Amino acid sequence: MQQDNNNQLEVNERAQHFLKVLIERYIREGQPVGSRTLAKDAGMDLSPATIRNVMSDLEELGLVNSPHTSAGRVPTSSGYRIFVDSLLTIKPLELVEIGQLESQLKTIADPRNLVESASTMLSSMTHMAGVVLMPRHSTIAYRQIEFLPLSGNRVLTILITSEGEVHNKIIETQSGFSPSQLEQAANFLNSQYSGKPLDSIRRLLIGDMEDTQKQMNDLMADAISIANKVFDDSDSSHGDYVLAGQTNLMDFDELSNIENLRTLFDTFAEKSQILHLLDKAMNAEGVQIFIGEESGYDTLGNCSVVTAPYELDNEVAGVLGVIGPTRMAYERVIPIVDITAKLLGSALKHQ
Amino acid sequence: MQQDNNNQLEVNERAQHFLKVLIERYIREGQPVGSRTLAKDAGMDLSPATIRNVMSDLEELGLVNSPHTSAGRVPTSSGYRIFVDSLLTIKPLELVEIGQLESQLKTIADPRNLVESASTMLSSMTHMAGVVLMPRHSTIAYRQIEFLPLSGNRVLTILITSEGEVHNKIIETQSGFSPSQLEQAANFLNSQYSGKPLDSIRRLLIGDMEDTQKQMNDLMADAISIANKVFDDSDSSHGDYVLAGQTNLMDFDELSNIENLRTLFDTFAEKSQILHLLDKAMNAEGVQIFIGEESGYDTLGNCSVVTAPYELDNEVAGVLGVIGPTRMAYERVIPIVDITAKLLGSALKHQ
DNA sequence: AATCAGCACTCTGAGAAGTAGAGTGCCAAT
DNA sequence: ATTGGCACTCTACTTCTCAGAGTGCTGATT
Repeated sequence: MQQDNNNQLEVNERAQHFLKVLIERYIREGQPVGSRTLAKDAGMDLSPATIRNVMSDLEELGLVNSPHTSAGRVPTSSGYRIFVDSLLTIKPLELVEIGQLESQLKTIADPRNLVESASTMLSSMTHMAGVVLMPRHSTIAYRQIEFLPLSGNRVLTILITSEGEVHNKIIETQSGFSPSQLEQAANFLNSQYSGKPLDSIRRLLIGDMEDTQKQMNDLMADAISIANKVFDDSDSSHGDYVLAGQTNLMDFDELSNIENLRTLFDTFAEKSQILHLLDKAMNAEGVQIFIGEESGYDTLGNCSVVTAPYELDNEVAGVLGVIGPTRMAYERVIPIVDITAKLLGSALKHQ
Repeated sequence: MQQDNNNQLEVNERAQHFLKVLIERYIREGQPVGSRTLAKDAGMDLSPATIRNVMSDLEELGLVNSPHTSAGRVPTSSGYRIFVDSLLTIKPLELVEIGQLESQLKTIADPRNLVESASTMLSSMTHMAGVVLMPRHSTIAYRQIEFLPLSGNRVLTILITSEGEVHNKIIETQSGFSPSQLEQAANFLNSQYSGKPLDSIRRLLIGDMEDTQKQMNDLMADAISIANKVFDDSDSSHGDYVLAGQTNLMDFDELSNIENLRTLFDTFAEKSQILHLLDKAMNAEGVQIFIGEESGYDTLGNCSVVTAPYELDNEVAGVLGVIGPTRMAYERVIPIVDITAKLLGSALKHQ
C-alpha cells in the first residue's frame, strides 16, 4: 500500500524511528551508518537485513543517501528537514547555564557590546560561528541632530536616536555654512522632528520640502536639504551584523576543504547574502532552521543556519543565530539559540 | 680567506647574484630551485657543478635551505632578509596606476571610509591581505562633548575631536542628573578644554580634580567626574585597524593547510598581536618588512608583513601594509605599500 | 685556484597491485 | 514480514616499483 506512494509524508512510524536513530548516530559519529550498526542502535531487535529494506525505502524517498555502493547511509537535506521538524527531541539547557549567560549579559550597558557578547556566546557555546543582527525596531525615533562645520563645505553631522545610538556622517554641502547657520538649522530640525519615528523622517522631509519652497524660507530650506543628505542612506548602519568565531568552522572536516571555506568566508565578508538570509528569518516566529541549499545560497552548501528573532518592547528588533555544518547537534544548538535570543532581548530592554 | 669567515656579510658578489636569481625564481615558480635551472637563469655561463659549490656555501651561511637531499634550494628568512635589504630591484608603479588609485581615494570624505578603501586597495592590488591602522596624531584635540540622559543613571556621552571623529560611549553615573545639569556640565567642560590636545586631557582632568575639590563647586566636580569616566579608556577606539581580503591568503599553497590558516585568522580576529606589530612599524622610517618569524609572532610563521607609516600634517598618523606569504613579489608589493601610504596621507589631509 | 664532467647516491611522487573490511542487494526459507 | 546466506562492490590502506630530479664528491682540465 505504501510502497509506491509518492507522498513524502507516507513514512511509517517505524521508518521514521530508524531515520531518527540514523541521523542521531550520524551527527554523533560523522560516519555513514550501516545496517548492522543501526540494527543495534535502534534497539528493536531486528536483523540487519530488515533494516536494509527499510533503508532502501528511505533512500527512494530521498531522505538518506549512500556515498557509494558499500558505504552506510547518510541523511540528505530532506532527511534532516523531517528530523528537525518532527523527530527531534530537544533537551533544554540547565538552569545554571542560563543563569550564567544571563549574568554575563546583564553587566553590559552598551548595545553594541551586548550584541558582540551575544555573538561570542553563541559561537563559544556551539563551537560554530555566531551571528547577531544589530537591533532595530520601529519605535526607534529621531531625537536630536548636530552639525559641525569642517573645512571646505564639509559638515560633520551627528544623529542621535531615542535609543541612544549615535550615527555620524560627513556630508558635503553645496555652499558653505557658518557655524551659527548650522546651529539654527539643527535647532529647526530638532524642533520639527524630534520624537518622530526614524523610518518616517525621509517621507516627512520630502513633504516638507515642497511646503517650504512655497514659503521661501531660506533657513528652513537649507536645513531640510542638509537633512536630506543625512538621511540619504543613514540606514546603511542598520542592517549590519556581528559575526564571531568564524574560524571555528575550519575545524569541521566536512567544510575543511579550502575552496568551500574560501567561498564561505567571502560570503561572510560580503555581508549582503547573510543579511538577506537573516532578514528572512526575522519575520519568522521562533527558532528557524535553514538546512543546506534550503537557504537559497549555494555558498552555504553543506551548512545549516539556526536562527531566532529577538524582541525588544514586544516587537521584533533583530535576529541572531549560528552557522555551522549541516551535521550539527541540533538538539543542543536550538535551545542555545532560543535562549540567547530571549536573553539578548531582555538585556537590551532593561536600559 | 673567506671560506670560514663567520661574518654573514662575507658573501661575495657572485654568490649574492646567484642568491638574487634564486630567490627571484623561487618567488615566481614556488618550487625549490636546482643547480641546472639556476645555471641557465643566472646567465653567467657556468656549469651546474660550479653553481652547486656556491649553493653549498650559501647553505652554510644559512641563506638557503634544502627541503630534502635531492631537492633544489629554497631561501631562508635570512636569505630573504639580504634579498630585500640589498639585492632587490624595485620597479616603480606606472604613473597611470598611481593616478587611478589617487582618484579613487579623492572622492571619499569620511576618514573611516578612506581607511577601508585603502585597505581594500592594498588587498586587491597585491592579492594578499591589506591592513590599515586607524589614523591618530598628536595634533588631534578635544573639540566638544555632549551628554544625553538615558534611563536610570545612564548617560550617553558623545565626544567630538577636532578632526571630526565622533566617539560615543554610555556611562553609568553614581547619581542621576537632570538634563539641564548635564548640559551645564558639558558647557563647563567645553569651555574648559576645547582645543586642548586629546592626549593631555586625562592629565588636566586629574589636576583640575584637586583644584575643584578645594573650591567645592558641585557642578564642576560632577562635570569632571563624568568626564573622567568618558576618558577612562576612550582611547580604546584608537588602536583599531581595518583588514581586507584575508581570504586571499587561502589561495597560497604554502599557507593553505587548515591549521596554519586557523591560527592566522584567529590572530587577525584577536587584533592585539597585529596591533603590536603595527605599532612597531609605525615608528620606522618608510617601508618596513618583517619576514617570517622576524615579526616575533610565530602565528605569522611563513608570512611576511610589509608596512609603511602614513603621515598627516607632517606627522606620522598611522601605518598600513599587507600581509602575505614570505614568498611574495616584494619588488611589486613594496612600491604599492609605499604609494598607498602617501596617497592615504594626502587624502586624509585635504579635508 | 677555479671550473667542470662524470658518477654514485638519495629522496620524492606517482602509479600499480593486492588485500582486508564494510556494506549492500537479492533470494529463498521461515 | 522477517531473516540468514551469499555474491558482489567499493574504499582505504599498504607495499612495491620506478622514473626523475638533484646532490656531493672526485679527479681531470685550464
